[in-house]
Amino acid sequence: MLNQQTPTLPRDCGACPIRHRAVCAQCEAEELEQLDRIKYYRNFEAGQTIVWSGDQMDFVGSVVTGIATLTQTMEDGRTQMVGLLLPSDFVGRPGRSVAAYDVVATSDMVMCCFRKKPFEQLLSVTPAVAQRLLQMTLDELDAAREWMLVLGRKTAREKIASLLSIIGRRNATLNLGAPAGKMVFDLPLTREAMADYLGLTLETVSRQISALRRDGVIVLEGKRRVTVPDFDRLLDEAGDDSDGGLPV
Amino acid sequence: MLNQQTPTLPRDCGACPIRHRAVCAQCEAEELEQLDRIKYYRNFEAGQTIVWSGDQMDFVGSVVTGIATLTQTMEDGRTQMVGLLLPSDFVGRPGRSVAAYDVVATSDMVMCCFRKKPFEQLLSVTPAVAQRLLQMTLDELDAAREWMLVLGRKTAREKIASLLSIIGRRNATLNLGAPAGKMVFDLPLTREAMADYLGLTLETVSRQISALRRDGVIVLEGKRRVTVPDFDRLLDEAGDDSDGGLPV
DNA sequence: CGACTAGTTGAATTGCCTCAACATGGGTGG
DNA sequence: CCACCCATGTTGAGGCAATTCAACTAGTCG
Repeated sequence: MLNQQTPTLPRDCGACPIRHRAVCAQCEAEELEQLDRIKYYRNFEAGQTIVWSGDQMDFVGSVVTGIATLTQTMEDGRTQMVGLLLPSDFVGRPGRSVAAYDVVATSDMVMCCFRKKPFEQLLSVTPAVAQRLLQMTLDELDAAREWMLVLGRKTAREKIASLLSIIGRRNATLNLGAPAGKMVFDLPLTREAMADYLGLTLETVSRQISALRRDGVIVLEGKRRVTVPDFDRLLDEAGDDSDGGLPV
Repeated sequence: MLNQQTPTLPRDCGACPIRHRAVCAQCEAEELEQLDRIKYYRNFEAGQTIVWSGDQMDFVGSVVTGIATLTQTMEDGRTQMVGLLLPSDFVGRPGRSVAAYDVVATSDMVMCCFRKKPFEQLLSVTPAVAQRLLQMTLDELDAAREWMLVLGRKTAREKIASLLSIIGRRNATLNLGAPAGKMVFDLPLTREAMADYLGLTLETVSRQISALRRDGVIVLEGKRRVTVPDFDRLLDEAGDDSDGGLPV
């Protein structure tokens, strides 16, 4: 089950697809070289657990391609997703040796890893990395707070619309410019994963997606491919004021 | 309504009650002097709004005494608290000129403020401040994620128990050592503010507090003073495994 | 062709919300 | 000093949104 062959990996930072969005974004040539010296790539398969909460974690790193989730689980099995890691997102926490959450690869993934000790060393020496990491952490904190509003105060329909608009927006900013008019993307999550993200049951997720389809807010091809005919309509359903949202 | 007289303010960082927990915690004498040069104190009264979401915010700072809240509000009035700011917590975001949340003083407060521009300048020069700010932001991110589990997956009773255990724990670590056995503290929030924190209505908060009292998990004197006879029992009610929780 | 996973849909249940009445306590003005 | 007000909190009754339990469909892999 674990023996997919390693595909060709990026080797050169210059050709790296996340070069100007990841923790290394603000590095000059020399700093980049320092990072390059301690980096190594790791592949993970869809479904594979990267770290278990409570386990030793001796590396940090960036998602290069693919998607991972951060989840918390209670003793009785209730689970809540607390982070969705897309390409360029940072994994792990400098200054902590034990993972606080389960990290699971949702799709096949490539990560650019750094052994923790040397990375921490580097943090205290090269301000460019530390500054970028602070920026990214502040952005994640904002995203987490946005989600607290979703979890605490929105209805099931609004939650689904919020999730779709977030995914749509990140997709749009990644590919083209600003999100507008028509929009097509694939859901990177199962119904169950969406439920864990939104604090719902998978049945409720399924019902609300069906409802949004019935009402013409979205169009589905198969289970995963979503078309949004009118993005403003979706934002409206999410309960967001049309300009607002995450500065992702 | 706004004319309470300014009480005696701390002036010297050496005597500051949050000296070794705030953003200045890791500063040496010289760095402290630099901070000292750009700092000023501000007082706020209970109930006063410090900044409105969307407003210009030209300072950042630390809570010295008192309590403030960070809240988000939807157009129809639904509100969600996304942060509870206690002494030593940091307010504001370097690199952003506009407030993302309403900041409201819940009690009378003293803040140690820095004009944003000079502070940002200082951030890029003195690593001690930047490093400490990163640490604090990572801690807040962890706290936010803990709350995502509370908001998304816990029952009303568990939510109340979680809030009480957090407040109790922060209180204990502030005063003595580890939280244990019996414990007494004052609730710093109204029922409504608790509801906004927990994604509940104030009636449900009131009912669940009454239920916990009836069941002997807590004892109340008046509306605000809480005694917890057995902290482990409270953690149990919160659905936390007895060791876990925030590394606050 | 089963067997398994992911997703959809229905019916019954329930936990929390809504609406409403009442209780308490601190502050103010007559 | 009492009467009154207003903010805060408590409690009850009924309704509803989301959950729970369950049956069924569609697609995939050996």
